[in-house]
Formats: sequence, C-alpha cells, structure tokens
Amino acid sequence: MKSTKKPQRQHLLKRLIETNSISAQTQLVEAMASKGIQVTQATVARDLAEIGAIKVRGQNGINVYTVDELPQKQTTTVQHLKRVLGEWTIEVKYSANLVVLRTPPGSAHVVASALDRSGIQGVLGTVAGDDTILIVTENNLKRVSVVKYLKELAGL
Amino acid sequence: MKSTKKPQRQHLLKRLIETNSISAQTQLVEAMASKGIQVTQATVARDLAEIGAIKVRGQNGINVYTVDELPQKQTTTVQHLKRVLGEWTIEVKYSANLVVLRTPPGSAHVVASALDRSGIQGVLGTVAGDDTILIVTENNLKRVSVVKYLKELAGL
DNA sequence: ATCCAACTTGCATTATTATTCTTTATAATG
DNA sequence: CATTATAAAGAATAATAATGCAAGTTGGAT
Repeated sequence: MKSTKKPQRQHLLKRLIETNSISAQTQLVEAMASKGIQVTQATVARDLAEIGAIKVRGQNGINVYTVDELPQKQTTTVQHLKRVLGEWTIEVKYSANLVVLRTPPGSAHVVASALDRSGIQGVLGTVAGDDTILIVTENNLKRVSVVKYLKELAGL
Repeated sequence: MKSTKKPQRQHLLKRLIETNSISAQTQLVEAMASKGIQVTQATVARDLAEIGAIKVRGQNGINVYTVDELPQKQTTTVQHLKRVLGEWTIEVKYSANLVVLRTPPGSAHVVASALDRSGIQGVLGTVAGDDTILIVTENNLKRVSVVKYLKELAGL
C-alpha cells in the first residue's frame, strides 16, 4: 500500500498528542481508530519516530508524548557544555590555530567529551590528556572566535 | 539496603548520560558497575524517573537519554497555543469579564483544549461549543490583559 | 530497647516500545 | 503490459522499561 494516507495519518497523530495527554501507543491506536484511521501499534511506533515525538515525564509521574521540534539536542549540549566549562575550566590559552584548555587533574576527558559533543564551529578536533585539552581549529581566524566563545561559556 | 548511596548514585547517573550516549538502561547498569556502583535495571529505571531523564530521538535513529530540565512543557504548550490560535481564531470579543472567541465550525474544542492546557493567568475556565468558546476571567481588569494576550498570539 | 512508619531496593513479572520478517501495493522501466 | 524496484504496513517477536511485592534499613517516638 503506497500511501496518500501516511502524511495525513502522521498529521493526525501530531494533533492527537498535542491536544491530549497520551501515554502509550495503544492509546493512539484507539484514538486514531475512533477518528476512522485504523493502524497497528507497529505503525504508530514508526510514525512517532518519524515525526520525532518523545515521551516526557509528567509531574504526576505519568509520561506523555510530545512533539517538540526544538533543536533539543543542540540546546541541551550547549547548556551542558556551559555547565562543564564553568565548573572545570582553569584557563584558556592559545598559539596560532591551537587552543589549550587547562582543567583540574583528571577532568580533561570530561570537558573534551562535552566539547566534542557540542560540535563547535571551526573546531577540527580535540585531544585530551589528564589536565589539558588541545583544541585544533581550522585557522587563526577561527581560533579567535573559538577562544572567545569558550571563555564566554566558561565565565572567564 | 543502603540509603546514603542514593544521591551519589543519581549524580553519577546524570553524569553518565550527559557525557555518553546511552540508549538503554542495561547500559547504565553496566556503566555504573564499572564505576563500582552495583544496581539493577529496576533501580536505574526509578532513578531516571526521579531525575527526570527522558529518551530523545537521535538523528541517526538511535535514541539517547538526556536530563534536560527545560521548562519544556511550558514552552511547548505556549508554542502550541500560538499555532492553534493563529490557525483557528476568527475573532475575539468580550463583555465585562467574559471573552468570546470564535473559531471555524467544529474547531472550538481543539482551541479550548489548547487554552486550558496553557493555563493563562487570570482565566477561571472555558466552555466550548461548536464554533464558540466562552472564556471566563477573574475580573474586568484581567479580561483586558487576557484579550490582549489572545489577540497577540492569534496574530490579530 | 522496642516498635513503627517511611524508604529503598531487588526480584519477578507485566507493560510498553522497537524491530524483523513477510506480504502487498504502487511506481518506474523497458 | 510484464517485470523489477521500492515503500508501507501487519503479525509476531524481541528488546526495553515500568511496577507489584516482599524484604531489609533507618530514624525517630514511646
């Protein structure tokens, strides 16, 4: 069954989870059936993945689906990077296109991981020792902005 | 058994999901074991719930845990409300402490649901008909701000 | 000290979600 | 058309997560 139906179905799905508090895929199967669209849980699972829906924790302990097309991953990694840098950055120095970031002993890998995961523009890669991280930037110009960005996030 | 360990365990849990890409609770059980903290999947599940961790969809299709204490619910409902109002509000009128919002036939309940879920300050409650929503505000003063807010969101 | 109530946690089980495998339908191509 | 390729979706199943229950623990209050 090639579909003219799929887009409409996913649209309804979105509407359903936006306007109701849905906490299981079987609920969606039923809700959609009542709207005249009959599908199986398997299809709902795939649709939810495609529209990027996730389950969030409700205050009352029940979890509900939401669509939230926020650049979530992005936002959160930056938040995280800020926390990490703020907590563990001792100093930021540089030379040419290299940036050297110092941390407390043993913490370099944690910070480097956060840096890698945040994908900073202009950064080619990082190498972490025990208390030092070497950050390789594309060129001197990029290095300037990278250093500025790092210091800002670190609160230096 | 041991209760002095719980806070530390949850802290480690947080760190683990922040610095790695974890996609299943069993992974966490193993990771924690390698850090010297031995727990079962059941405990991890409960801890994740307590710290509010959720699973988000990675671009590559794999889902990873994240802690993100975003005012997510808040943000999204306002976003959603804006979308809904923008799409279905025909006009906003009022009288004393009552606001009357008109929508296309059959859409009133959708809009009312969005309104209810966004919990607007000063609104006591709503009643939805087929194409009309009656919004009861606390008093005339509140009504003024509610009307302004609604029109703004609706783009009127 | 003894008891009680509120917590924690593991185990076992259930509930929920993701995926594999297969079938069918639609489109594309010669 | 016939044929092949591709996308979709269901059924069954595997994988993952949540939970009921019972067994400790702890920190008071009596």
